[in-house]
Amino acid sequence: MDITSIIESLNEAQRTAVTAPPHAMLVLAGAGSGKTRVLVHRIAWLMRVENVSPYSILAVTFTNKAAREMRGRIEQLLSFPAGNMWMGTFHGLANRLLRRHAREAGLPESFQILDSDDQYRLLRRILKQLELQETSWPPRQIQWYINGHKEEGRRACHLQESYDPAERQLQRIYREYETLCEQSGLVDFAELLLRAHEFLRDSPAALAHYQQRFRHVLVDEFQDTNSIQYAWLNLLTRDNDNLCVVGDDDQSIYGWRGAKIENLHSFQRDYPNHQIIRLEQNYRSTGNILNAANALIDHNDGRLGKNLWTDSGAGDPIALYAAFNEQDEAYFVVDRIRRWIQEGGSPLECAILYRSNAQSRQFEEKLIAMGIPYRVYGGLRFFERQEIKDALAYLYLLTHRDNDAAFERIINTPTRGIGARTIDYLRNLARAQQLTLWKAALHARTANDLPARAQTLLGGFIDLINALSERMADRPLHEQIRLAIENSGLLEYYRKEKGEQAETRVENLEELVTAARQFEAEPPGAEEDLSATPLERFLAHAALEAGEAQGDPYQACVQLMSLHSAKGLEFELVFIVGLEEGLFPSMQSLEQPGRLEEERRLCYVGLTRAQKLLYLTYAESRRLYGKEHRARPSRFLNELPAENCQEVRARANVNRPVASYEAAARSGFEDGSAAAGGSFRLGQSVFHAKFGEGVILQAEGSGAQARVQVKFAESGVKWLVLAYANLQGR
DNA sequence: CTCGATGAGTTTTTT
DNA sequence: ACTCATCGAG
Repeated sequence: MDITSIIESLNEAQRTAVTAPPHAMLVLAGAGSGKTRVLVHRIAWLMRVENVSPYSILAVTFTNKAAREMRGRIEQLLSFPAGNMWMGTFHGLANRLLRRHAREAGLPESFQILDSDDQYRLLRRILKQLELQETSWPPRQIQWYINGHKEEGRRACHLQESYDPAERQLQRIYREYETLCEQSGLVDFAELLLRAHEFLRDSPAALAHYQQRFRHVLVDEFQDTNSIQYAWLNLLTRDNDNLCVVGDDDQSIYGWRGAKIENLHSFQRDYPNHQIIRLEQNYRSTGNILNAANALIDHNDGRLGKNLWTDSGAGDPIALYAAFNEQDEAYFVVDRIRRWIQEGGSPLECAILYRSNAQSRQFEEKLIAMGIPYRVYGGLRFFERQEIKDALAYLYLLTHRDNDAAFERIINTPTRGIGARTIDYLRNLARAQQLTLWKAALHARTANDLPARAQTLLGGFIDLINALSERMADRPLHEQIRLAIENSGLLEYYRKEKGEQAETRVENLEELVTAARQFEAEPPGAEEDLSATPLERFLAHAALEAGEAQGDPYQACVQLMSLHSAKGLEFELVFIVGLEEGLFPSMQSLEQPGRLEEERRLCYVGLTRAQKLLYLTYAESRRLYGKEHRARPSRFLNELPAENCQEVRARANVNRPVASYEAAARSGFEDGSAAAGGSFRLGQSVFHAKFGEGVILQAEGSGAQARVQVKFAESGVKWLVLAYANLQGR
């Protein structure tokens, strides 16, 4: 048995973790310390050396991407497919469990998954039904309320009736929502986890079975687990002490969506025999970057403690740039990227990271102007697009007529003359008689309560769905989908729509057929849920994995993304921008100390993304929500050791610089550095080719519009546009 | 149904 | 400032 390939490339700590005898283990893996590597090699070790069957292993991740990567790397290491290993996201695994035991878990065999947009729509519908104003009951907040409770394991019936009328109302909405989901066979994301937990908790036989089966449970990014996820893991492993978790408390950045950093403490309490292994050697960044990151995170309290180190040398210092405003900041960053590419750097190895997505625009504009290709992460993903969701809604309704969410979405899409009146009538009928919308429609067709025209049209819709359903039977999946988008009129509808967007929509619909074909060819995950039809499996897949944001993997693009999205990634050249109080750390986090620590961890995550070069920038003035704001530099900048940083431009110690980087560069001062004399301040002496010696009195504008007022000794006071005046500093 | 006016909200994201 | 959604008029 060749085990050298499994352990030869590992360092001491990694090897300890990989080869430890099976028992509870906590691997504290710092950024860039080979976390995934340890997980992958650990699994390989279990199989090769401990003779563990892949059947006995459960490996859990947070994203599909991470699950895919792990599976790929294991298969590569062992050179055989790890087909029957349960490996996936919490939600994916919960789905699998519930499909197998739908009945016992109290769900219909063909339950369908609601994504958060579906959930949002459903809640709005309930509000309308309860005649509540969206302004006083914002659906987003209700969504948050419901999911929050579910993530803590609380159903509506568990909530104590409150004396607070607002709270009572929320509970009522929650109850109503549960009823509706139950009726329509719908399961939202939080429900998947909650159901899976309740099912195991309440079915001793099933619990025993899975406890027996999963001799080894491994969890990635453990610091991101929420209460119900931990409870589920604990159910499965508490009797066998067989939970191995990998995580980093310093990279916990999802507290705001329910992640419980406390789970790390719960783990230590619940598995008293656990072993802790720290991975502190970093293979990613230079010494300067790591030192700064360590110093920053040291400002947080109650850490489990960890100090990253590297033996790869100090590297360049971290560069700080104080921009005049957001325009200047963007110009500076993009100009540095231009140089990087010019010197042979790859755009793919270069990332701009920001706290809020709205910040991307400035950079995009400048990148476009410079003709540098870029990619922004974080938009709508494939299965979230309107036209795709429309098509999926047809498929949902075709497989399950009681899916009210789907019914409501497509009853009049494409427009077929079934208006609000008819739909309201159906809703009332459904509510009054405890029917689903589909059943209400069947009633209405014969009841003669509707105007004749509406009745006919409604009948037409029912016939359409039924006929389509028949025609689709026994066809291959991609054929079914093609039939659905064509016969429903959806394709035609988007074809006729004008505008560029419509074109992409048609393309996307066609792409959906391709995606289905691909899904048939190589179904992701094991072929375990044979209970479901291919179409049902495809729908679950679509809900659980929203797909990539945008294609274009062929072009080497500069990467723009939020700091959150950057977690887990690395780049040679990284810019963290907008380091201002109120922006990063964000305004909302300033009040709560816990939130502020999370912001600091987010900054830590950002710093540790950089392999070689790291730039930190902030703007002294920024347009935000239509108003000009002056902000102090982020406190995080002050928390970095001076010896690891270097200001790109020495700044005037009294007066603020009035010239932007952009104007300075254009007017011939190559990088705007003080040494080159490019930083103009109020009161500074300057020289102009025609007007001679002068002193700067005032300044206004920025970027290409930046102007200064200069009092010339000979020619008097003049306003000059910096970009053209070619002023020389003195 | 489509268009333009009006008004509210505006950190971060995966499933 | 800008986006997004809803609402009323044509």
